[in-house]
Amino acid sequence: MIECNHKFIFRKWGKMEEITSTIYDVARLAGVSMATVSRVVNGNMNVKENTRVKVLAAVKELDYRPNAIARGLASKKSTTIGVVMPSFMHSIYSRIVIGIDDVARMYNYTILVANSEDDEKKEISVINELIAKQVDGIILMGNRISEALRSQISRMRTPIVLAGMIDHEGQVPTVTIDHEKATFEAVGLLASRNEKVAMVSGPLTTGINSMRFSGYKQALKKFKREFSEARVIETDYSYKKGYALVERIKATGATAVYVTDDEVAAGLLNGLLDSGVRVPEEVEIMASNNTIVTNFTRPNMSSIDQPLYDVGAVSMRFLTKIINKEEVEDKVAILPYRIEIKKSTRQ
Amino acid sequence: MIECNHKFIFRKWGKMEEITSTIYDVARLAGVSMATVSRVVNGNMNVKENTRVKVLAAVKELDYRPNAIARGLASKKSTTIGVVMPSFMHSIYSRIVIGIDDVARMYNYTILVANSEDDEKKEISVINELIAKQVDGIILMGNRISEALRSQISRMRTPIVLAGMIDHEGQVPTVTIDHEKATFEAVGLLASRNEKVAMVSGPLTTGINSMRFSGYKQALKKFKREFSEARVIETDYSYKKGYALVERIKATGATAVYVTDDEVAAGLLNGLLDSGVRVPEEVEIMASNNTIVTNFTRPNMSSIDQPLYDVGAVSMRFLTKIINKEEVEDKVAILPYRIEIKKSTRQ
DNA sequence: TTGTATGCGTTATCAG
DNA sequence: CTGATAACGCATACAA
Repeated sequence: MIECNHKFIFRKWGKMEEITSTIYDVARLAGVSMATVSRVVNGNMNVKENTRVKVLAAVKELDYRPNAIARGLASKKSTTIGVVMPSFMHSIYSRIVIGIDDVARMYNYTILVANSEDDEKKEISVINELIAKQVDGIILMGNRISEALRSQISRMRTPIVLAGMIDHEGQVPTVTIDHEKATFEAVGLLASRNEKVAMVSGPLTTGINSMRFSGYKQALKKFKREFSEARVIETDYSYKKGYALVERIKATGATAVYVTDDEVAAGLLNGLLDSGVRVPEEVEIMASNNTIVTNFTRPNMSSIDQPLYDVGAVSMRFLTKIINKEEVEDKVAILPYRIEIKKSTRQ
Repeated sequence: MIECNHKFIFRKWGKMEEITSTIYDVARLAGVSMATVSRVVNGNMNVKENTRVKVLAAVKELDYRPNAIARGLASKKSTTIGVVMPSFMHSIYSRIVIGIDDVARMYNYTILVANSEDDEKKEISVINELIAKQVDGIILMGNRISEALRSQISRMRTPIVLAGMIDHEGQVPTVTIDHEKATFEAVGLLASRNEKVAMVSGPLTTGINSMRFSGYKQALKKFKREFSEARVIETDYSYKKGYALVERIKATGATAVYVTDDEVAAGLLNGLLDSGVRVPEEVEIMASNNTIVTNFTRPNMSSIDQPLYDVGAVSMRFLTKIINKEEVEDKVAILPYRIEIKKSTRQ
């Protein structure tokens, strides 16, 4: 490339092309060294006001923007953090991401969002991609943490925080709510006035759902309600799956249902209504995330309310502390929850 | 750093620390030059099978992963593309992102998602951040393209594609549907059997909504229905805003409403129901995006159906072509739409 | 307060 | 087919 003291040059095919200017261009125009430019750009105090002004003028003149890639290579920091979501379409995760993003911006990080598609293999591969991109940290969302993943995490030098997820081993920094207790309370409400309470959930054996399952069983026990496998239904998370569950629920004789996902709950509720079952008079429904979906249905749905935004925000703050090697009291942050009673439950 | 031929070294404080290995480490272990390692890693064909095997073994042994940052600096490509969303919480955009992401992966790109919060200033600033991160291209979602943005775009060397958005000037590559025609058709359905058809929309003066407004007026004209400003209501996009609109709609005497946002439509529908208005018997409602929200309400909502996934996928494909300087026939891709009739309209 | 020189981990361009 | 060696754009230790 031909030397020039401005960012426009003529290439041989005669077309004027804009060349992005580098720190050298700025230095030359300002009549200082690149080191000085670097200092000014990075807010280093040890620069005479006079030269700072000169440099800033040159920066503006050339419309100079530091190349984050080069900066990353030199500083060994990318100022980006990776976020792994199981799905782009579930508002529960979207809400967490907003919390993450807000705090990330405060600390001058950019977030790199990856979709694990709720698949363990994919999850590991996207994490590896994020690491290849040299993210300074990772926030992971989902339901469960597989063995393969845990062993990978333990070997990683990149710090990781789990948001809204449970690590049964307590090895990995985590921000979440006490799902077991929340479910215990929510199901308790139902069990207090219903003989038979069903539970509709994703895979029961892992992560959050196993905590919920435990809370569910404890609540039944407290109110001396019979536990029956038949009233525990595993399903995928989708409105349609919930809608299709009506007959199975009816068959169990349950007069109340706790559902771990709002969209599934919405599907179930609409399915019940469409088949002539009155909610909450004949069947009560309790959802788990109090997303906006719970307001779309008629009647709108009572739900556990998780502070999703805060889960994201706290996770990100947590991560910054780990990255900066600050002291952290506790590996696990448990946030408060509440139960919001609306119209799909009786009082 | 001390020279060593394995990735573990003892630091002075005596703690074993894992050092990420570089292309040099691999080269040394495999007994070749780094250039050869680079060739192997990048699938260059000009390598003897024998040495390829040696290198691959070393790569595995050291768990070597190329540093994408360094690669980016050297190659002047980041293999990441920036995606700007007006909101993380609107499923319409999430759906587009999935389309983008899928195609991006096919072409080995990672996406860097940024939230413009539907704010013009923020939008420009996040675009600048993306450029600083050296994204190879940008996909922009939203409703309107401001003058400031267009002038910025025209100066950018980073290619940009608009997804689901209108550029009235036709300067910027765009993938979308014919919102004017779609609205014309959808409103036509309502106007054919209703004297007074209202329209609920976001800001009318810009972008997509102005196209829709035009379609709305044309449909009224076609069926010789009176146009009245009073029946055109501008509002923010949210369920609550929609819900709060009931009295205003009633006041207009409209017996059918076209709504440009599904959540607003859901709010309006529920608001009408709660106030004793029967849908669709007394008021018909037509939504615009056929997101899953339209299925949550009872009755579920008729809607224009946009191929959102495809909008994202085509946008990304489009972008790859521009990045690779392939020939593109047309700057604007108009995808097909359809009207899905459900239960919030009569017949 | 400022400048010089080196390195960050790759890719790419040459020779050989 | 393979190996030096020079960029890439910046941060930073060290010198001045």
